[in-house]
Amino acid sequence: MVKEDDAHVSEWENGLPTDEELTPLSHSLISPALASAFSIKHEPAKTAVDVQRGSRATLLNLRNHKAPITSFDSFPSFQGHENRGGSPYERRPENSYGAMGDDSNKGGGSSKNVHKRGDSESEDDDSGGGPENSGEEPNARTLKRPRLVWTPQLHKRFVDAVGHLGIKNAVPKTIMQLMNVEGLTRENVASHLQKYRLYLKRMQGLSSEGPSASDHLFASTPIPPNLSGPHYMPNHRDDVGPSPFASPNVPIPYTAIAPYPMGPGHYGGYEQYPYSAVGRGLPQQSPQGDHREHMMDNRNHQNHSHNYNHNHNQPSSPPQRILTLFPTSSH
DNA sequence: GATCTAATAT
DNA sequence: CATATTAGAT
Repeated sequence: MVKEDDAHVSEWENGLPTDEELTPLSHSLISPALASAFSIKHEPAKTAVDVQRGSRATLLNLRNHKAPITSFDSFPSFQGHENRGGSPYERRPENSYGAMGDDSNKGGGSSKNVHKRGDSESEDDDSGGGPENSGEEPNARTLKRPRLVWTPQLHKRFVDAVGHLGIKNAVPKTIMQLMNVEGLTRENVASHLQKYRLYLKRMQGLSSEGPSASDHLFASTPIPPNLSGPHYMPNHRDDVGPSPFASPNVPIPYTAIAPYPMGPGHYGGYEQYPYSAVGRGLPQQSPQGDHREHMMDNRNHQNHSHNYNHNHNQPSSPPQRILTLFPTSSH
C-alpha cells in the first residue's frame, strides 16, 4: 500500500520541472531583443535580495487571503546556500505557543517571529560549556530538537492522517509517515496522539457539547467520522480489515476533510506536498502553492539533513517531498 | 528489538 | 497547559 502511494507520488514528482527547467526568478522573462522590439524597458537583473523581497511580498499577499504564513525566516533562502542542514524549524519565542490561537486571524498576524540563529552568530551553542564537547557532533538524529509547536496546520495534517489510517493503523509511526513533515519525529506524534485521544474520549463523553475552552487546537480541526466511533480502542493488533471509512487502497484521496477549495496540484485534503527545498536547492514551487510549514526551531544542524523520517522502504524511492508547516493561527 | 501507550517529568 | 521523556507492555 505504501508502495503504491510512493509509486504515484513518484510519478507525479517526476513530472515536476527540475531546477534546470525552471526559469530562475532572477532571470528576466523577456529577452532583450523582444523587449526592445516592443519598447519594453528592460529591467536590471534581479538580485537574490530582490527575489526574496518579491517572494516576501507575494507571501504577504497570500497570507492576507487565507494562507497562514507567519514567517519568512524559515524559508530556505535562495541566497546563500542556506540550509545548514536542515529542517527549517521555526523557533518560537519561549512562551508564545498558544499565542494566536483560536479566534482570530487577527489580521495581520503580527508575525513577531523569531530570528533564525544565524549565520553570523556562529557557534556558541553548548550552554554550560562542559569540558568535553569534543565528542559530540550534533547529528540530525542525536540532536535534541526544540519543542515542537503544534500549529493548527500541523494538527490538521495530523488529524487528516489519523483519519485516513483507520484507528487501527493510526499509530505514531504510521501517522508520522503519512504526515510527512520534515523533522517531525515519532515521539512528537506519539505525544500529540496521546493528547488527541484524550480529547476524543472526553469529547465522546460529552456528546453534543462544544469543546471546552481549552480545546482550542483540537477544536480547530473537525474530527474525522471514523474516529468518532463509539470506542477508540487503540493498538489492537489484529488483522482487521481496513477501516470502512479510511480509503482502502487509494493513496491519499482524502477529500473528506477538505474545507478549502483546492487548486490543481493539490492533493486531496492535504495541503499538497511541496518539495522540500532542503537538500534540493529548489526554489519554492509556485509561491501560492506551498502552504506552510512547520515547527520548532532550528538550532544546530548537521547537514545530512534530509530523511529524518527513516523511510528505508522502497529501494528506488526518489527523494521525498516533505512538508513544512508554519506556525500561525487561523484556519 | 522496535514501537506503542500510559505515566510522569519539564 | 503543551510537549518531552521514561517505563512497562506487546
